[in-house]
Amino acid sequence: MKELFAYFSQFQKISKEVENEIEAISSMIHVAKNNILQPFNHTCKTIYFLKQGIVRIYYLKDGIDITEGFYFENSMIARVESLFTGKPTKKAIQVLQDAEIISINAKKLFNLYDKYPLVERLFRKIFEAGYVETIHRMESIQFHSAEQRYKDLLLKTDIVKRIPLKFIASYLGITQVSLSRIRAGINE
Amino acid sequence: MKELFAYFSQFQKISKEVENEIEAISSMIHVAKNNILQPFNHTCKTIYFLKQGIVRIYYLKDGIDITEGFYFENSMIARVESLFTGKPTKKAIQVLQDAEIISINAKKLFNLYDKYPLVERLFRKIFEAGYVETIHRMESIQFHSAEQRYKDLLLKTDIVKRIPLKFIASYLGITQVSLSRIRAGINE
DNA sequence: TAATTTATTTATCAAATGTTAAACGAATAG
DNA sequence: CTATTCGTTTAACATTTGATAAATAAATTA
Repeated sequence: MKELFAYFSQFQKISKEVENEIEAISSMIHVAKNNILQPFNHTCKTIYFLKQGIVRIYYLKDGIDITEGFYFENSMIARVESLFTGKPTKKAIQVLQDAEIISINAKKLFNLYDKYPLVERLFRKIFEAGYVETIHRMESIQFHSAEQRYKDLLLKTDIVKRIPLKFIASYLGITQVSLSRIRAGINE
Repeated sequence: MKELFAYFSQFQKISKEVENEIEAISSMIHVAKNNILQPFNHTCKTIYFLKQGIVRIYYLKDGIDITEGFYFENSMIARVESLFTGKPTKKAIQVLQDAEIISINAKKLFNLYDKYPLVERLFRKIFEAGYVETIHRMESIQFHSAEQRYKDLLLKTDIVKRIPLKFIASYLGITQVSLSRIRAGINE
């Protein structure tokens, strides 16, 4: 749990006691490449911390596979549109590279919110950061060309080297063919 | 403050005492059409509740005016990418239709979080709802055509009747000319 | 009301992206 | 190692959207 608590401490310091309480409602799981961590049409009852590996959240739009986001080492993963509303989500979570995951029971976590306001504060801050990231992502998709969005992605991470192109294309909001063409254009 | 507390109660019940504490750090303002409520390059220190009127959040991308979002009666307004990070934002808030606004001092509100965990919970839930909305907006912009996005907007609100077209165009991620063309195509 | 400004539409052409299909390359299973 | 599947590129053509400019229409101000 060391990595998880280190991650938490970026947002909010918590006591050893509270760490133990969180550990008590968490479990460690290993999921191999290509497996589904969470299926479609499921109500999100778990918050994940990705210690190792890569995962994506995706959904089907008219039968077409669309990647909503990628997640790497040391990040939290949740389908918040379900976690925060209690409604089922159309989105699934798939492991793209063998993953070591800490799984936190959301219901029990929310109970801890009552007992320890600092736990509520911690997760409030974590999700606020996620909110801000989503807003930045929307800005980029709202008024940058696909080529610009791809270049921005290249600068930000080495995502492209580690993830199949087809997943990246829908993440950028374009088709695979179009992304392939953009790449060909850049290498000239 | 009646409308504000009614709005709050959708998310979290709070006591009269807490209501009074919030009222004590709030003030009422009136802003006429076309005025700027908050300027560019300013660190967000206020959370607004819009009782009456319409406002938009917008920014300049390479000199072009882009509307990030519209807000109507009975909604909270904040530039969260600044409020949550403490960094200045490139975004401004403009009033599009004479507005009656309750202005809440963010710093004092955050102090209330310590004294009243339920206030923290209330605003956590409010911003979680905003997060979920932003995610849905991103889905729509990620893989729907501009025409589809416009039609979805028509179904969702009567926004189009009340707001200049040019603002709606950038909100949809397209140019005014393109939106005008799409409208012409629909009316056939 | 008339004059002026601002918003919207239309037209034309260019560029970006979508669609489909086929070719090529890389990874995987037997 | 070979066969097969899966991922990526290329090509051709269609469609959507962008850019610019000019024409209307609507709103605002004197």
